[in-house]
Amino acid sequence: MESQPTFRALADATRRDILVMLRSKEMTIAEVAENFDMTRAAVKKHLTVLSDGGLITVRAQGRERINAFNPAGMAPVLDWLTFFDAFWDDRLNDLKSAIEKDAT
Amino acid sequence: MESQPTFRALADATRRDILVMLRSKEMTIAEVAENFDMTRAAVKKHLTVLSDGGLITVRAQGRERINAFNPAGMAPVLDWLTFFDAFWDDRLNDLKSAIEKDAT
DNA sequence: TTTATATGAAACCTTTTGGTATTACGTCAA
DNA sequence: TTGACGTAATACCAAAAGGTTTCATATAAA
Repeated sequence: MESQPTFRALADATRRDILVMLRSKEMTIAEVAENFDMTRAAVKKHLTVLSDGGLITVRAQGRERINAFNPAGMAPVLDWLTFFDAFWDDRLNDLKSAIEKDAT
Repeated sequence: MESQPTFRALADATRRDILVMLRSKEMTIAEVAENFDMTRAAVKKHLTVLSDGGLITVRAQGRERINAFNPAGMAPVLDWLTFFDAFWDDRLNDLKSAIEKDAT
C-alpha cells in the first residue's frame, strides 16, 4: 500500500480541519467551502488531495458531490505508527481511556 | 501546542525513513547520510525539519551532532488522531494485539 | 426552453520545498 | 601548528504546493 498520499494529505492544516468537519457530517463541496476563507476551487483541490489519500470518499448526487470521511483511509498512518512500539506502549492506556470516556 | 511542524515533518518519505532508523540507534548526520543517495547538506535539512517538529533531539558531542528519536514528539499526531473515535474503536484491538505480539 | 446552480478543468501566479554546490568554522589528531 | 574531518550557513535552482480567475459542462428549477 502506498502511504505517501495519505501522509501528504494530512500535512495541511486546512485538510485536517476538513476531515474533522466531515467526521460528523457528509458535505458537498460548497458546504465545505462555506467554512473557509478561500474559493471553492481551492477547497475542491484539497478535497481531491484527501480523496487521493483515501481519507474521504466522493459520490455524485445529481449535480452535487457528497464528500464523506473514510476511516479506513487512516490505516496507512496507523500501520506506520506501529513501528514505534515503545511510544505506543507508553500511550496506549491514555488513548484507550480517552476513547472509552468519549464513548460515554 | 503547535502540531503543524510535526505533521509537516512526517509528510516526507525520507524523513519517515530517518525516524525509523533513529528509532533503534542514535546517529550522527554523516551516519544518517550514508543510508541515502543525497548530500549530507540535504540530509541535514531533513534533520532540521524533524527537529522543528519535535520528533528528534540533537546534542553536540565534540564536532559531531548526535541525532536521537524523541517519542514524545509524536504526541501532537496522536492527540489529533483521537478525534476519530469510531476509527480507533475499530482498530484498537488490532493495534493492541500487534503491540503485545511484538513485545513477546 | 431558459436560467440559475454546483461542479470540473485549465491557465496562471507566488511561495515553499527538496535538492545541490560552495564556503566558512570549530574540533580532533599528528 | 597544521591539516583533516564533521558540521553550519549561504546562495542558488527546479519542481511542487496552495491559491486565484476564467470558462465549460451538467443538472435543477421556473
